[in-house]
Amino acid sequence: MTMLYSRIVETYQKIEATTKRLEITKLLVDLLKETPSEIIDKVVYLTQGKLYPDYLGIEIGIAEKLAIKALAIVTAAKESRIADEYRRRGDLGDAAEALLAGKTQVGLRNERLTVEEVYGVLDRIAESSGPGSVESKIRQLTLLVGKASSMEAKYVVRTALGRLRLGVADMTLLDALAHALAEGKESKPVLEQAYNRSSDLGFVAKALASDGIDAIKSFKVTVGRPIRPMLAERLSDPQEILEKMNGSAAAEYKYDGLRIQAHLSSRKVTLFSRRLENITDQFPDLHTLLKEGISDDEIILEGEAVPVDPSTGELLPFQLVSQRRGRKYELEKTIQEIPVALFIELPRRREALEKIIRRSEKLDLSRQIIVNKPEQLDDFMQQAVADGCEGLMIKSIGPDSIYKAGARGWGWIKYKREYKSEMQDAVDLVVVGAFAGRGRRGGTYGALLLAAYDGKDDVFRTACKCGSGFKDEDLAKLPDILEKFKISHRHPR
DNA sequence: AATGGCTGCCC
DNA sequence: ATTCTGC
DNA sequence: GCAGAATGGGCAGCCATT
Repeated sequence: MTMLYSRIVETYQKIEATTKRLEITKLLVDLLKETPSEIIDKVVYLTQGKLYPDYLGIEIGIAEKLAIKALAIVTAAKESRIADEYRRRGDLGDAAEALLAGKTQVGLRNERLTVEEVYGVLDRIAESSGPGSVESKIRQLTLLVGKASSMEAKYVVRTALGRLRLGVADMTLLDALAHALAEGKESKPVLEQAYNRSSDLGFVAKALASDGIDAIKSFKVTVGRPIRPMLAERLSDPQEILEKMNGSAAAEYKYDGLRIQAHLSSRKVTLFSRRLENITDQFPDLHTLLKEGISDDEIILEGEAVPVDPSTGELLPFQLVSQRRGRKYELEKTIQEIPVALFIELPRRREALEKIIRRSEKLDLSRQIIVNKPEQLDDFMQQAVADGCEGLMIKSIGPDSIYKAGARGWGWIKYKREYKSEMQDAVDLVVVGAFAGRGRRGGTYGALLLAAYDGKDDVFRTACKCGSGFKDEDLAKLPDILEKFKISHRHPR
């Protein structure tokens, strides 16, 4: 059983032509129904713009610069030509389609691309490493695009970049799987739970396609396999927060660190990041801390790893702990230099946690109080900020306060200092440049380059970019407003 | 051996 | 991370 | 309100170049 890549492309094209969610889902349902079960995982991954679940950490390793090089080779054009087209359209896939316009044939051999072939080539690109691998990645992408029609090329390029931009992500795929291969809407929660427990949508799809919904129902949480993390909503008004929480809630320090999901079994400890990368090697100190400080050998915990000054216990800036994330070299040295503390908490599990934890300076429960008045939230917030935290996490303590993966509902709410205007500073900056937008920002600006005036030397010093907070309407006006100030040279100041 | 471009992940 | 938009 | 897609700074590693 095989499937032509053009079949997927057909669906992508139709999805791109609409913004209606129901229609998008229906189109995916039709595709998934026609997909042979042996390759349904591949179709799901490709539609997510990846090849494997996040936690395996296998990346294609192609982004815009390398894709531009490949497209330059395929189209026999200069890289600058491709880059111009990209700037103009805001999407490299669109640029590829335009530059290959009218190309329907697949080279000399009259063979059409299959899903397996596209996946296989991207997989080999992902595998490439070591000296010469950049060239090899480019060459392989070049050959793949060379075999594709212009329309196929558009989506091959977008998939390689990991940005399909179809308005389809995991929740829509789950919806579509429920309708295509199970009993429709009523199956969605079961599928979603399986996804939350496995963190692998391709795996869920495959199990569903080959073994049916009953196999999905038996998915269990497994120590050692990461679960999807619970996310929080944001609110800036303490009153509103308490209303959402039905009057009272647990308020906790929101520590400024790295989120850690720790899996403890009798055999080993495994640590995962928020996107479920395995970061066990980077935190052997936490490994030891957990082994010695937790008297339960089969448990999944979650917490925040925060850099600390061991002599004072003071919490230090996030950037420090991020020096440990992903580090492979000079690890021991960095661990010495940047010790971290782990603050753990789970909803409605505080009492249970207190029983199994040996609290210390380096391993503790998140600082928490129960609140039922807005003023208590503000007082506690002041304390949290004074203690080096970002603000508060407010967690429901009602009977419904379970761990819910994803940003589902209002179980957790974050309340940060920067949401409060009186706790912010303002700065005056001037626009000194702009960057081409991507995707829906194609043809307009993606971000502005801002600078501050330095009176001492009479120069403008660039401070940051600003690419958010624009309404579509604002964004549309910006080029008109700014274009007349555009200069082709670098301003002397 | 040092540096810089690029990519991906953390917030 | 924050912010905006269409459903 | 949900889901998705724009966007930020800053970190490390990998590879190519010098």
